[in-house]
Amino acid sequence: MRLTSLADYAVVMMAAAARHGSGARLSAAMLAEETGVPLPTAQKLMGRLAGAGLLVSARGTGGGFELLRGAQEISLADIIEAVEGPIAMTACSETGRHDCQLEKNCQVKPHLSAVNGAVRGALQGVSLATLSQGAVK
Amino acid sequence: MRLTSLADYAVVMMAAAARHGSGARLSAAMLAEETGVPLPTAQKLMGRLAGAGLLVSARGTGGGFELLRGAQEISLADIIEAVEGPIAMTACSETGRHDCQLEKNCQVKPHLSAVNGAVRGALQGVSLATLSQGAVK
DNA sequence: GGCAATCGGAACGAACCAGTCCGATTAACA
DNA sequence: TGTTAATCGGACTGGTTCGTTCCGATTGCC
Repeated sequence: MRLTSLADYAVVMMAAAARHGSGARLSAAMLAEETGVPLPTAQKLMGRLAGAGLLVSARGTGGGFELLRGAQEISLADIIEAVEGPIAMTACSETGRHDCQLEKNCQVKPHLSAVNGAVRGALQGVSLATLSQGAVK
Repeated sequence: MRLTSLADYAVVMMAAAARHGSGARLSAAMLAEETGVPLPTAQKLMGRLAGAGLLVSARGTGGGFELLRGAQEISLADIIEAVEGPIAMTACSETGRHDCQLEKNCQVKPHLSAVNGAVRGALQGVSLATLSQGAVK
């Protein structure tokens, strides 16, 4: 019931990126210095976020990343899913997975999807725009 | 953004216990067979749930566990916290922890407590009574 | 007083996460 | 046009946590 550190870092970095506006070119090194996230880790995260379609990447000199959507269009759930994979409280919530030995006569499963939706809804309700409006120290 | 297997098992076992009523004496072996959870794991979970105050334990022959509160009084959040520890999305949400190097000028932190509360609220809104009313196969 | 049954804590193995490093690709410059 | 420099992208290693199992401590029954 906790975010991984990587997801945590990703949120911080995306918020920093959003403060630069949606048209700005940002390098991993730049955001790393700005947020305090170690550079190699930042690179890894940016790549993963780009792979999920939240950022577009440009290689070579002067390259970097750019927000693909507006800050208002990106939710906390999007960022977390990009880094951690699909938000599913239990293994049986993931479609296509049927590893759970208890599944055949599990009395709880029918209710879990509702719980899942509630948690996911809470995360989707928070946009990146809200997060980036942090009280500037 | 996922429960550990132990927490998952704990929910299933507590739901099974609730179906027996709040006054029933239940051994770990009994619930293990009923739910399909491996016995040693079930023992460990019952112990942890008892330590959190959700169950009372009785040792010796004919001993076992008993629900301390009614099923209506126990929420999903209670069970998860008993097994996984406090529900805190990020390390900085836990009181007394200040390990995060980004903390001093983190622009996101002020919003995270709100997110934390929303997720926790979603879990507290689901009572054990609801879960145990599973559609009987 | 001995026996059986049950809880409680300690130890082991495996999987995942976090972090680091090096190669591939691209644009800018001479 | 060749070279250089800067950046992304994927592969690898170490550490931590999770999950499981086993054995000892305690209690009630015969």
